[in-house]
Amino acid sequence: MAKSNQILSSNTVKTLQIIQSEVQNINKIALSVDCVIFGFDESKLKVLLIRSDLKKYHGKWSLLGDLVFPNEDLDASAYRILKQRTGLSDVYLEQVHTFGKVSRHPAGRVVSVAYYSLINVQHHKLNILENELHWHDVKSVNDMAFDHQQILDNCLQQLQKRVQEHPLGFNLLPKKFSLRGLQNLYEAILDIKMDRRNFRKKFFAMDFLTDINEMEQDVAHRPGRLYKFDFDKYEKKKKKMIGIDF
Amino acid sequence: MAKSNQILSSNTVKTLQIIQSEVQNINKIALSVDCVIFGFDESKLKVLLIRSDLKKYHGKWSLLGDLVFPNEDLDASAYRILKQRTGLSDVYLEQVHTFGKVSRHPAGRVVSVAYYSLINVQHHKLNILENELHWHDVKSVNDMAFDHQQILDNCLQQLQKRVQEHPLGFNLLPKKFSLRGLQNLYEAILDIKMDRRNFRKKFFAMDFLTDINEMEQDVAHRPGRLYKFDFDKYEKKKKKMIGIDF
DNA sequence: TTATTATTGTGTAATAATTACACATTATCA
DNA sequence: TGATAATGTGTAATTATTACACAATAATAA
Repeated sequence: MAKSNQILSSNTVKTLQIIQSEVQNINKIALSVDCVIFGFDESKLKVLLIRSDLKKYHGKWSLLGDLVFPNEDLDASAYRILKQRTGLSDVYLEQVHTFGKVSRHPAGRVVSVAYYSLINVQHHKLNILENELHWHDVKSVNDMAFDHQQILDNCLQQLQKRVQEHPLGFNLLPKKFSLRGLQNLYEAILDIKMDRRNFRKKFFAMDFLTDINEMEQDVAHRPGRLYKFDFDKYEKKKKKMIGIDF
Repeated sequence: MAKSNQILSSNTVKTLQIIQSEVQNINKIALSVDCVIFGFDESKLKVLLIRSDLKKYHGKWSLLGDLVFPNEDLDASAYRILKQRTGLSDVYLEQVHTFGKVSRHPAGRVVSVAYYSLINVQHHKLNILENELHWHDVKSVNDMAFDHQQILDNCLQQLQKRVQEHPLGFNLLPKKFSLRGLQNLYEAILDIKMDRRNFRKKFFAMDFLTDINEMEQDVAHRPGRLYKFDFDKYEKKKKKMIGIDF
């Protein structure tokens, strides 16, 4: 009974040719990638959005996305979009979820794979003005085009989870940062307040921070020490790591 | 420079018609779903596999999968496959990852969304013999068709992670089970040994188990008490739950 | 029927992790 | 130079996790 529906894995032996023609026939679904690009600035978690180009969603904001090319690996597609929009290669990028409701896109059946990326806003004064790109406070975004609000929420949740397992947050910070800056970041991502002393204790115990013997400049109070993240040490310890657990 | 590539989200306003035709043109990627169906039997974690129908992979085992229909929600597609193969609806099912390497399928470009499912082997004596379906010990599966080994490994990892956050395991057990049975399940999923007393303590503390005042039958030793999982209580507490943490 | 075996069922002490909390120090700004 | 606003630091209380041993029970074999 199920047989006629099963194209790729039925239990009769088929030649490649038969399957290829079946695949051509059924090929009515477009595949896209949407990128949730997180940044961090002014102690706020930000997300990079573009104005929707669809009449239906005129004036609404949407994620950066594009169709996947037929000869392009899925991950490569996400990297391409990121490169095009921010000029950045070599960034943290992670696949989160695939959204496949039949009616999610008004132009037809488009299934979209969501990725999120963490970038350092300092390194990125680029293509923003020329395109209709803007950084938005994550907390105040709502009413996006398509199902992009759902995708954003989903990616934020994933980020919140992952950042408690591994110190991804450093991808959002400048090379040199103060402990207060680091704590602001975690508070922004997780949307909670933390005890300053316990936070410092925890991070020093992890032993991924190198004190670079510099102080903050131009702050309106006693300057704090600056640190950098020791990626090498992290890579070595990564295997044994269970979590950060705020 | 990026403009010509961006179909769905460029920053010029397009009509639906224009986009629709673009979508038709680019539509060269087939979309499939592969299901990793986990079961539990004889104190072993099992996975349900089918013999590959492709000559290239003759004799190898593969996951249960099929193309997504053009008018079918993605999740619905996974439920359909599960229903076809096991007769079961109403099962735990979770999307894990989408695999999209250009060359992953010999019949052409097929991007596959992986789901895993947890089912109770007792309820499922069905279609197994007629099709070329078999339960395999998860630990001894290797050398699968396509990239299915990678998909399986990925889903197992995800299961291991999720089962430490929420008590999914009950989906794999019969309604009535002993604490030893429950512990065997967790040991099989996580591939570790646990202390019996601490395990019991933890589960009783969670307070999801109802003692049904029955004993095991036909065991060659002192019978243990039988319990059932209290799904209602779990649903109520779920919000506040952080994790199980073995 | 009785001894042996295998497994269930239970509690406590030691250790580790997390939380709560206060005061002196330092640079800036008025 | 005094007021302000933040940094930097330590300890005690609480909670969670781990390690560990012995009596009770039913089945099985003698």
